[in-house]
Parts: sequence; C-alpha cells; structure tokens
Amino acid sequence: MSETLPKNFDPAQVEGRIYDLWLQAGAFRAIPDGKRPTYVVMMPLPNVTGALHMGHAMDNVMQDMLVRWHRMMGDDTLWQPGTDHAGIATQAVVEKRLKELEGLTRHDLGREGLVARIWQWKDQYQQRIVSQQQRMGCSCDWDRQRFTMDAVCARAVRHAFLRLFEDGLVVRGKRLVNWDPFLQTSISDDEVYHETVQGHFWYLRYPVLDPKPGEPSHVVVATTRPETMLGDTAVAVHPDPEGVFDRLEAELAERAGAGDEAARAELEALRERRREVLPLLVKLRDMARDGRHVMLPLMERPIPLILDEWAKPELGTGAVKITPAHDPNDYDVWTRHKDRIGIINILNADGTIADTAPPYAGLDRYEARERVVADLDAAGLLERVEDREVEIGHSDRSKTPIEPWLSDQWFIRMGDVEGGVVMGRGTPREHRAPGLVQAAMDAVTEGRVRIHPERYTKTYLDWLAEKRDWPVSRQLWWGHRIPVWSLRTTAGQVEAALLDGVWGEGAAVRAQGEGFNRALRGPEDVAALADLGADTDVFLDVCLLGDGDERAALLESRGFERDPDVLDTWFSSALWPFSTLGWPDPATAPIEPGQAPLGPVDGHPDSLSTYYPGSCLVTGRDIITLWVARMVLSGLYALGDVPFTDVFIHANILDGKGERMSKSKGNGIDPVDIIEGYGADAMRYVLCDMQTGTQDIRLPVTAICPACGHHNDLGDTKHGRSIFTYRCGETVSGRANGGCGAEFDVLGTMPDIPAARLTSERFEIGRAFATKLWNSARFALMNLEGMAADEAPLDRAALAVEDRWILDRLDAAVRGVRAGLEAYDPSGALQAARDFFWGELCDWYLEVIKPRVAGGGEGGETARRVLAFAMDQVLRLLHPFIPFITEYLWQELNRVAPRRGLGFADAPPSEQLVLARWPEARDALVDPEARAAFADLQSLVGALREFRSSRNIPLRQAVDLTVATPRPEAVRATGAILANLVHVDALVVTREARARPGDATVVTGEHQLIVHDVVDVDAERARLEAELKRVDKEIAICDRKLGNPKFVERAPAHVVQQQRDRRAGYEAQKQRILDALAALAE
RNA sequence: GGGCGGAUAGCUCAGUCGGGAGAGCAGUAGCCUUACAAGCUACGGGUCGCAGGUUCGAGCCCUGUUCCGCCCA
Repeated sequence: MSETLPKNFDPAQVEGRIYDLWLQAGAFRAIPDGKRPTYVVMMPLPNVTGALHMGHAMDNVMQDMLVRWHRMMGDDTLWQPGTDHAGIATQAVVEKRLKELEGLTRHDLGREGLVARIWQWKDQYQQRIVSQQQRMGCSCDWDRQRFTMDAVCARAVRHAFLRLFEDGLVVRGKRLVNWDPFLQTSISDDEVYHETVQGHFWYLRYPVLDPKPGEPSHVVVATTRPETMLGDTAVAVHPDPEGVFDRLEAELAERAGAGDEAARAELEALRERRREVLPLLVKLRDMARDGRHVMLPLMERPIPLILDEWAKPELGTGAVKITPAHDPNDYDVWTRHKDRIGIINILNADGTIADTAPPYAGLDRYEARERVVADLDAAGLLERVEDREVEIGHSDRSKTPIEPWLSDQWFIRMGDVEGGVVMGRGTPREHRAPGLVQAAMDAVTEGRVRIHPERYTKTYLDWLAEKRDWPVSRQLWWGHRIPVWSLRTTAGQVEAALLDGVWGEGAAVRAQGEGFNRALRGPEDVAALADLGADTDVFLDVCLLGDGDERAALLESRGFERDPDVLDTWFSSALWPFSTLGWPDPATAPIEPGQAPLGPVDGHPDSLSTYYPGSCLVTGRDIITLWVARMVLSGLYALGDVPFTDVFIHANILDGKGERMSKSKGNGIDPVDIIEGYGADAMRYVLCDMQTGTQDIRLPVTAICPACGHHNDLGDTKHGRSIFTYRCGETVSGRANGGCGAEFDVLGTMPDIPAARLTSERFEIGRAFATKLWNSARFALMNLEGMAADEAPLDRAALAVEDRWILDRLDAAVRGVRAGLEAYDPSGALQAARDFFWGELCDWYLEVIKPRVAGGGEGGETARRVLAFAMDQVLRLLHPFIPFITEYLWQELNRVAPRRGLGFADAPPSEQLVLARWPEARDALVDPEARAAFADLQSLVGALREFRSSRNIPLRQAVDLTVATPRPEAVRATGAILANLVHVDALVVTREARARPGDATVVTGEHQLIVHDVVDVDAERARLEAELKRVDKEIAICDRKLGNPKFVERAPAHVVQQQRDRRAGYEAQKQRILDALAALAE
C-alpha cells in the first residue's frame, strides 16, 4: 500500500493551482452554441467603494454553487462578473481621502481631475475584488468582465436614456428631495436612515392680524425645526375638528367597551383635550373660512389661515405651520392650495440660510435655529419648549442629517401613462404596458419571475404598488452625465432656428414646463409652442445619443447648457442584465481587447440573444426594491422580456450579537482572512450549510490579537480608547482567558494602534469536513492503487449486501441533493450529501469493506469498483459546494482509477471535475431489501456497542453472541460484518434462544442479543431493570392512547394500527427482558 | 403606525403531511480499532417564548401577547 496523498490537507497548497487549472481549461467560458439550454447568472455587481466582506462572500458562494451545478448538468452557463461605479459612495470615499491625505476638495481638482482620481481608485479596488472572488473559487467568465461605466455599459445607458426621453418618460420638475447638505446632492429615499434623537418641540406664537372681538390674539403652532418658520407660507387648521373628535371618540369607546384599558385611558385624555382645544379650533376654522391672516414673526410677512386635513385636531395645538419647501407633508398641502399660498426655499445647497430670509441669510441652519428661537423669545412669541424624541433622517452616505429641499431634478415616470408604454420596441416581443411599474408587477404576479423564498414577493409588490416616480439625477461628478442640453426661455422667444441642424437620428427634443411636456419632432412642432402663450416659461431639452455628437457644440453655441448632474447609479445597474451583453447591438459593442466577443462569430449566435433573458438573480433582501424591481422593468422596457426567471434571496451575515456585519462597524470579516485561516472550501461549506431560508447567519466574530495571537471573542471583549479598539484578554463577562492586554483596532484605520485580523471559529466545521473528505479519499486511493483500467460491467450478482446498500443510499443522496438545490435550499442539499458521505459511506461502508479490500480476491475487487464509483459520485455531488478539494481529489482519482462506471450505473469520465457530468437519479440502484437488511445490522451493531460501553467491555475483548431474530437468514447474511465491527468470536443466529446463567440479554427492536459469559449479575440486573422501566413507560404511553375511545374512533385506521403494532413490539421486548431477569435469578 | 421574519438542547440551527423532538459545536466517559484525535464509540442535556383555542392528538393550524431583528411610512 503506497501513500498516494499527503497526510494532511493544506488548502493554501492546492487552491491556487486548482484555480489556474480551471482558467487554463477555459472551464468558466460561456460560448454560445445555440443548442444547449442556457443558465445565466448576472452577478449583483459589487461596488468599487471597498473590498468585499462576508456578505459578498455569501452572495458569491450561492451564485457559484448554482452555476457550477448547472454547468455540470450540461447547460451553456454564463456567470457574468463585474463591478458597479456606485456614484455617491465612491465619490464620497475618494473625496474624504483627498481631504484627509492632501487637504484638497473636489473643487481644487475640478470635475475632470476628480473623476480621474476616482478612476484610479476604481482600478485598484476592482482588482482587489476580482482577486477576492477568485480566492473564493468563483467560476465567472472573466473574459466578459464589465464595469457600469465602461464603454459597453455606457453605450447602453445612452440608448436607454434616449428612448425613455423620446417616450416622454423622463420628466424634469421641481420636487422636494432628500438633500444631503454635506455632499450637496439629493439622495433617494433608500439612502436615508432615521435616527431617534433627543430634540425639542417649540411652541411659537403667531399674532393674528386685526383680531376681532372674541378672537384670539395669537395662533400657537408647534415645531421641531423652528428655523423652518422663515419659510412658512400658511397656518393650517382642520376643516371639521368636531367631526374628527367625534370619530376618534367613537372608535376609542368601542375598544374601551370591549375591555381595552389603554383605550379607556386614551378616551379620557381625548375628552379632556376636546374640552380644552375644540372651541379654539372651531374659532380658527371660522377665521380661516373668513380668509383671515396671521403675521409671520421675524419675517413680518402676513400668511393666510387655511383649511386642510393635514392639521390634526388631536395633535399638538391643532394648528400647524406650513413650510412647503422644507417638509414633504407641507409640500402636499401646498399642492392642494397652490392658488392661495406660496412656496419659499430658505436653504442654500450647503445648508445655510438663503437670502430669501434676509436677517438670517448665510447662517448655518443650526445657528439659524438658535437665533430664531432667541429672537422669538425676545419678542415674547415663544410660548414654551418641550423635550421630545424626534426622528431625524440621515444620509447613509455622509451620515449627516438631511433636509427636505426643493430642487430641479429629473425623474423617470414609473406610474401608468395615458396610452401606455411601448415595451421592447423593435423586438419580436414588442408590446404595450400600462406603465413601467405595472409591467414589473405583472411579471411577478403572473409568475414570469418567481421569487424564492416566496414571501419576498410581497415586499416587491408592496413597494412597486406605490408607483412613485424615480428621481434619477444626482448632483455628483462621478457617474453617467445626463445627456441633455437645455435652454431656459419663454414660449414667445422660441424660434425654429435654435434647433436647426439638431433634428435627426440620435437626438430627441422636448419642451417642458408647468403642465406640459411635448415631444418636438420638427420645426412645425416648435411653431406650435405659440399656443402656450408668449410669457410661458419653457425648457427646451435636447437629448443626444452619441458621446462625440457635434450637435452638442452647436447647441452650446446657441446658449444651451449640458445638465451638470449625473444619473443615479441604479439607472445603469438596472440595465446590467443586457448592457453587459452588448445591448442594443452586440455585434458593434465596444469591448476591450482580449474580451469575449459579443456578436455572432464563426457561426455562433450573439451573446445577447443567447443569454437574455437570464435565469437567476441571487441577492440579499435589501436589494429587492433598489435593484430587482428596476432590473425587471428596465428589461421589459428595453427588450420586452424579463431579465431572469428566478430571484434567490439569501440570508444576511450577522455578527455574534446579531448585528449586521459591515466593515464600517468594525465587525466585518474579510473572506480572504477566513480562506487563509480555514481554506476556501471550509468557508463555502459553512456558508452553504447555514443558508436555510429562514434565518440570517450569525457568525460570532473573533479578533486575533496582533501582539500575541490570542483569540478574542468580540462579543465579550472590553473596548479600548474607542469603540473600534479592544484590549486583548479583557472580557466583559470577567472570565480570565489569558490574553496579553495589548490594545488593538478592528477597522485598520487607527494610525498608532495595530489592527487585528477578524475571523470566526464557526468555520472549523468546514475545515473538519474537508479533512474528513481528504482522509476518506486517502483511504480510497490507497486501496484503489493498481486497479484495473478497463470498465467491464460489474457483475450485479457478485455484489455484497453492503455494496447494494451503499448504492441504494447513494441514489437517495443524489435525489436529496438535487431536491435541495432545486428548492434553493443549500443547507438541505449539503445535508443530503454530507449524511451520505459521512454517516453512511465513511461510518459504515468503508469500515465494512476493510476486510474485503485487504483480503483481495473477487470480493475485494468488487468492493474496490463500488468504492471508486461511490467516491466519484461523492466528489461530483460536493463539487458545487466545495470545489477546490473535490477537484484536487478528482485529479488523484483519475490517476489511480480512471474508469469508474459499473455498467448498470455509469460515471462518464472527465479530465476536470468542474466539467464532469452531474449524477442523475437511477432506479437501478434502488434496493429496499438491502436497505432493510442493513437497518437490522445497524440496529444490532448499535445495541452491542451500547452494551459494551455500559459494561466497560473494550472492543479488543471479543464476545460470544447469540442473536434471536424473526429474520435469521438476513441477519446471518450480515453476520460476518457484525462479527467484525463489534468483535464477536462465536456467532449463532436463530429464531428463538434462551439466556444461560452468566449471559447478558440485550433487546433491540425485534431482535434479542444474548452475550455469553459476561458475568456481573448485579450490573446485569440493574441494566435489565432500567430497560424494563423504559419499556413499561413506552407501553403506558401506547395504552393511554389506545385506551382513549375517541382516538380509536376518530384517528385514521393506519395510525391506530401503528399504535397497536408499537405496543405489541414493546410487549415482546418486555417479555424477553423478563425472561432474562428470570434466567439471571436461576 | 403598517408589513415580514425569528424565538426549539449551554451555543448555532434543522424539523416535509398535525401522529413518539433532531444535527453540528460545546460537555461527560471510553478508545492510538491496519484513512482520519481536525478522528472513532457511547452517554447526558429540551415546559419547542407566554396565554388561550381547534383537534382523538399541536413544535407544526387559529387567536391574542411579550421580546428580538429587518423593511416601509
């Protein structure tokens, strides 16, 4: 027996070599052949802000698992890699570094200079990301790598934008946006997070103008942001305060009547409040009806009292100040009262007060707040101040408070459009949909896109159902610049000459303004603008397709200006499933040298028609609204078809405390650290094993002290100077654990404190599994060395019962793995593979065949054939989960036993496992008889092991055994195995047997084992009596059920029968135990 | 405020059709049994969050409730 494998598996030794092998074999390349079914996964492009963390590792491993599985099933498989430019996030990171390292701002560098810097950053991180993915084993087609701002994607962006523009789906407008005064850009709702902070509620007194007798001298309004009063244009009260109180009281009374104590208390409070404020609110309502005004203090501006349901009689003072330009709700009020009230923007882009509020102009908003409060107080107009918790929206990008702000923005119309929207124009699938969002909703409700787990369908539909317009402009320099040239003018000044030379292919012209948005297709449409009235404000907007279009210069010479903004990153991400494939024309896609061609080549069809629509999108649930929905509607709009048929939502990665893992929180683990500590396969194994479909994944984080190497559980380690540093060995729980006391940092950004590597001991499970696989393969290879190279069909009649059994179990595993993968249940799939490999192949089959393979002869040869086959199948089944070690062992197996088919079950050879055929379920392997025989054997072995253990009889000490069983032939057939596994000397198998003095009796299932000459009467009696008690308990449970007439009457017959059989079995066991006790007494 | 998840062994999690609660890790005891001590064998360990209900029978179905997490407003 020669050693064919090193004794220990060293992942670092093999992973790089194996990955190179795959690359050299071109195993990951997608080459359209127009024949095989395709399987396409579009990588949720990681952004180039920074390196990948475990969350990305999860996402990538799930994709690789699916992709490798489908590749082995013979599909023409494409896993499309790439990265995202992530507008705000990346620009913010680069700007921050610029400031920190060089003390420069973006304005010092200028637009081009900053963008050049960001490209450098992108190059660096893209490389890092790709290397991380390769370390994980990702089987992407690297020859097709894309970046959302590369030439291929940029062209798609321009085409998509132009088409939307032509269709009137790109609209400009002043809208209230979430403004980040720090980054000076608007951000989407998705980029805002809310934080509850201690704030105040200021009660302000606005003097009533010319109060009549009986009227109040002031109206009191409450606000959490007093500086916004500078932009107030009205005070609103409810049009029917009595009605509101009546309705609320009725509701509460009903709940109180039903015994709800809280409702009773609320009702009391409400009645009290009604007595206090209702008369005043009624008076104010009447004053509002009368068209009365109040004086806005400090600004000395009269503003009207208006009636609007937004004013809640039950809240605050019942009267509410209206600041349309700085509050979304007030903005809505304004839209309802446009004719009577104004809208005044009091903030500059940087968060200082604008010159629309002269006394405070130039002050920062927070300084202004203090001044306004002080001035009101001095004027006797500050009634009181309450402490109060307030929710403040923060920018996820800059972590600073955002302001609702009125600004010029571009939007994509998401809702239904009169006449509908043409989807997939110019494609065979061209059709009309009511609107973009509706199309995306229909795709899911009609099952053309299926979301797994299914419950996330609701998340998707609920979000889309709001049909909100999509704000797509970002006041940034990094991104796809909006290709629109605009001229602000009036209808009377528009002349056709302005657009001379602009009409034609690749350009679209629209005129937009208050209440209109017209397509201009030629000079006659320009002339028709006259009907708007000469003084009407008009934006002439020209969208150009080409980057180098000389019409741009022409327009600029006529006073048009290019929009300075860039598109929201998600705009280009939404096109990812087809922009990467060369849409709109793969044949002319501007790919880089060395990349896979996208157009038709040598009779191969083009990539776009081959790989669109794709198959599965794999991502986390937070991306459902941001991205999945937008990809679906973009795909439908551009190509008339969905971008994928399935969406697999996987778990998020949390730390030991259940907090989401992230680099910036200091609990983020770099997958490369795990790979270096445990191996890529170990990492992948654990991630797959923990992906169960319901739970997020908790990984207790361990920091390795850079000073002494001690492992610190971050959930139980004391902080150092900051929340990102810890002290080695100092525990919160007070447990001493032998650390060195040195302080370390977990972010890697503290200049004077060494950084700790973060890891998680949870991955030991994966390493243990890899080791087990390694060792079992070593055993197999040792025994297979010198095996015949031919593949003559194996004589089925020569199969031993254990051979038939293991093949039966293998077939069950093949079915189980497939079922798990098909159900997007990686944990279940892996469990099926593991239970077979470890629990059946290693624990039983390998042990059982040892004497056969050692002894040689025909039986040994058969065992070797079955062993080779089983290992072959195990490696295939495990490959999608743990690709490196399986591929390595496959190479070894190929060397030692190149042919592994059995004749009645084939194992098609393949040089590389990555391209080997996936095992199919085979009815020929199903063998219930062998399964039953082996179940008996396992039961007997288990019983004897337990007996040996309880009586401290070591395995080296042989025993003589008589087995009494209702199936003596079957048990006799496995007798040699039994004897070998549990060291039995003389074995007798009969139908009935009686213990002799000095014997011990063990009862298991239907069998009775009599172990001879192991005299220890007291121990034996104690053991039997314990057994008797246990069996009596079981009988009692059965009796309780069977004694219940309702059970016997109503439960299904088979359940009742099962209970009776069970009772009979225990009764028989009891009798044997009693006999044994009696024999003991003799 | 609305929606979705979770709560099962010390820890991390499974639990399919409603019909005797499982795995891994940790723990205890014993094993260098000719692949594997990162292993093998055996054992101990559970009021299935709480309260009701449906049912012959509930971890599973229904209602309510507490706590935790996420999403939306």
